[in-house]
Amino acid sequence: MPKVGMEPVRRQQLIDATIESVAEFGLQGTTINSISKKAGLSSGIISHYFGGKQGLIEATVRYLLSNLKRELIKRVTTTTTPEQRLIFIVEANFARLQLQSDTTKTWLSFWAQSMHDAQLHRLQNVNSRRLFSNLTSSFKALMNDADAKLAAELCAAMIDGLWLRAVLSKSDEDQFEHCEQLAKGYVNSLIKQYGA
Amino acid sequence: MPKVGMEPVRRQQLIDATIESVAEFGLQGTTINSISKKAGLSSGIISHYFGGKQGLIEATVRYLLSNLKRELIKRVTTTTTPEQRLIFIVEANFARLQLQSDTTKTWLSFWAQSMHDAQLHRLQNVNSRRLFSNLTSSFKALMNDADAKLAAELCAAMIDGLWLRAVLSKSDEDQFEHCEQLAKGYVNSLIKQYGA
DNA sequence: TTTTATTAATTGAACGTTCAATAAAAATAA
DNA sequence: TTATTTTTATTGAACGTTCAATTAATAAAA
Repeated sequence: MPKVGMEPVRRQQLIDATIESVAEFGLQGTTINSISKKAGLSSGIISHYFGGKQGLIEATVRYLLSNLKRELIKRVTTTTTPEQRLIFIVEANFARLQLQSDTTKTWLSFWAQSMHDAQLHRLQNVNSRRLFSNLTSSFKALMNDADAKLAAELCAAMIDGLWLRAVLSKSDEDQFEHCEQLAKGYVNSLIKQYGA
Repeated sequence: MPKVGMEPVRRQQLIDATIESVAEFGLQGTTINSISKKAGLSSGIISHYFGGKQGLIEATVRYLLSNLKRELIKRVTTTTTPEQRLIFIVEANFARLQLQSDTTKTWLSFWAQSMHDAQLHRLQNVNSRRLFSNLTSSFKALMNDADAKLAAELCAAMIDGLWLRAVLSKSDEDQFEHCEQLAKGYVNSLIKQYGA
């Protein structure tokens, strides 16, 4: 069975299986058995590659966060206008769904757990502050600094709020699309309201 | 030790202890031992009064939801104007904090778990729809029906989003107050934007 | 004494971790 | 090439722990 160079493959398999398991069973219901079964591997392999269950959980969060970051970078170029950039930020945040329908539930589980896990809280804060600072720098190109900070705070809350309500009500993809449009509409209304 | 008529007292003790335990340890880390220890009672008493751990968890969610409902009713009278009523809705939702600082973290835990627990999901949906319908009926007094529904959807998302971000960043009470003001300001801007 | 209220002890299932064993692949030697 | 050794990858059973639930015992009140 063993082939060399399996490490990156196995790591990704286990991370994918973790996302699936947390989406299906929740973080409470996720065990090393539920993960390894979904990955088609043995339970021992988790400790081998990630030191233990907690290590795998953290690696999975890191993977989701880096994916979100990549989604945004993928869209933005040097010629992107501030207005476009704001729309891309909205799209990248709602794309948390598109990649895998599973990931939405998984995000929520990790958010809740971050209240009781220092390491997860640190990771979650990095992400939250990045959203805020991305929004702020874009709004600053369109209005004064104080208004830009306010707009960014409101916009970040609107994005997270729309997304949260869509997840909690177990919305289908159409309803998610609808929420994404509402978020984009709100960005435009903020620009009109405060824009120079 | 045994006195008669202890049932309502014990039930409330155990519910309070559950809120404390979930706030401190999370839903994952909350056990019948952590609850009964906080309540100063034995673990067996939980099965006696609530049938088991799950029954106590559900009773606790019901208690939090009915509290939220009561907060709103407490504020609203027959002479309340639609504008005032909207402000009261915001206040009632942010008062999820004020009663006990613990409850915020507890809410988040229950929200996450509702993705994987049909009974909790039903309870959570009742609450979510009540917020939406309260907002809608108030906005309808100030604008046409279609705009009112849109305003209610945006407003509900803004309230939840501001609240969520405040909880996740482990904000102090001042920051919560700041978010409550932002939510009220947003209500007013919606009235101005769509108002007849 | 009977009923109510509560505890303390116990059970068995489920969990994460560890680790000795194994199998295949790669490297080396003949 | 063929045989031997070493390394890498993986398994799954065993272990100790933790948990929710149950049970029997106990204490107070009626």
